[in-house]
Amino acid sequence: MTARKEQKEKRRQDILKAGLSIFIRKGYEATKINDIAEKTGMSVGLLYHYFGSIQLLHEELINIGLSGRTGQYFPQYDDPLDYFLKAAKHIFDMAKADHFTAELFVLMNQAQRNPNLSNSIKGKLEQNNVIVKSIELIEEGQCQGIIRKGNPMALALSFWLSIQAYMEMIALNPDVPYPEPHWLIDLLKAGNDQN
Amino acid sequence: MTARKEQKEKRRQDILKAGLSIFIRKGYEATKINDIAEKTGMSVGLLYHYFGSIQLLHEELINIGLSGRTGQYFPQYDDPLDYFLKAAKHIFDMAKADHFTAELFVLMNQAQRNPNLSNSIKGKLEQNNVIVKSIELIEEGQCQGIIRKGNPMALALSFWLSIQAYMEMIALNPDVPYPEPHWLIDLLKAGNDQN
DNA sequence: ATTTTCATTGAATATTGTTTTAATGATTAT
DNA sequence: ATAATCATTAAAACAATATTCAATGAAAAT
Repeated sequence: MTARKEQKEKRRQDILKAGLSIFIRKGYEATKINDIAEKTGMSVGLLYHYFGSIQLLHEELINIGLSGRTGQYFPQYDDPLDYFLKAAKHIFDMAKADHFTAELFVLMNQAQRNPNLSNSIKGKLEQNNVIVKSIELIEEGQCQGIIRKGNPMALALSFWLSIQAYMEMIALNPDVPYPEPHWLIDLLKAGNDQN
Repeated sequence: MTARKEQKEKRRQDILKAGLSIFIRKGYEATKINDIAEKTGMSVGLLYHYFGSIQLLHEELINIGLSGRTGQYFPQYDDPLDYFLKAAKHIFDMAKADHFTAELFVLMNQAQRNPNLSNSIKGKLEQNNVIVKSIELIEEGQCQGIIRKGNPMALALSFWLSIQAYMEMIALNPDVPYPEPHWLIDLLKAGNDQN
């Protein structure tokens, strides 16, 4: 009863995987339907049978990302600095364990910079924006004296852009060595300052 | 005698500026000739009069980048750590002073990740790759005990990807606050380690 | 066993993008 | 003042991509 349904589900997954891989490499706007057809070995028509359009395939991936663990690095933490350490660890660990999720993480970041997505998607991405959310945590850490002085937005960007850039490198190039999460924390930590 | 030549040179510059701005926002492959025509207010035909094709316009920009100051952050330095500090300062200072060059910096980094460029361009970009060049400097700093222990490649990537990602943010979004260069140096510095 | 469903394809069509071209008129050179 | 040059445009030709469609056959339902 399910030989067909299984096949169908497998193809869906194959298309999603191939699409994700190409989207993060070429960028959404530069991805051709034919790239995906070649990568999956399917005909172009079949792709349209499964997903109505490239845009819908892309949105489906973003929705998977939004619903999955990618967006949720909100562990228990002792103090603001500990939050950033645990978040970094969590993200790199998940990249090691699951390459698909690593790629999804990159897709989400790229999507955030893409101005012409559907409004509903843009709104949802906005809500999940870790950088904005981190700013007050940075300020809190500065009050406690455990996070260095400086513009909180600039500190949040320094930390998260580092993570995102390194994750992009890893997603595109899985054999690259990983950084130690605590290196990145030293970006934020108070006590090394010369001024 | 020069009314026309001046106009011509100005248009060339306008096209280069507009092209650069769009390339770094959309990515080279996703940039349409029409995007550039709209941004400059010129007809599409005129663009072809100045540059033979989109590819040639792109290559021209990369060549400007290769010949300009963008690639040359090789100041005098006291020790490896000092090199990275001066390089970071240099890059952010030049971004503050000259937005075009900041955008060019981003274009060069994006180009390095683009697999289908002409071979001559790829070769030149390869030679200018700071990350590869930094690795031995990192190792030297590790011997001296001023750079933290750890995989030198991973350290070089942590530093340079942070710079590049932040520069991309600045180029796309000029009103964002700048980081302090010494924050990024703490990624590399020995002496904060807990292990 | 027959009918229905539906995954799959390749080709047709529609859309979008690139490049070339011929015509125009304003500047420059004579 | 006349001729030559050449920046400029709009439209034509060409090329690549996206999307739809009708036909096929193999699995599923009856």
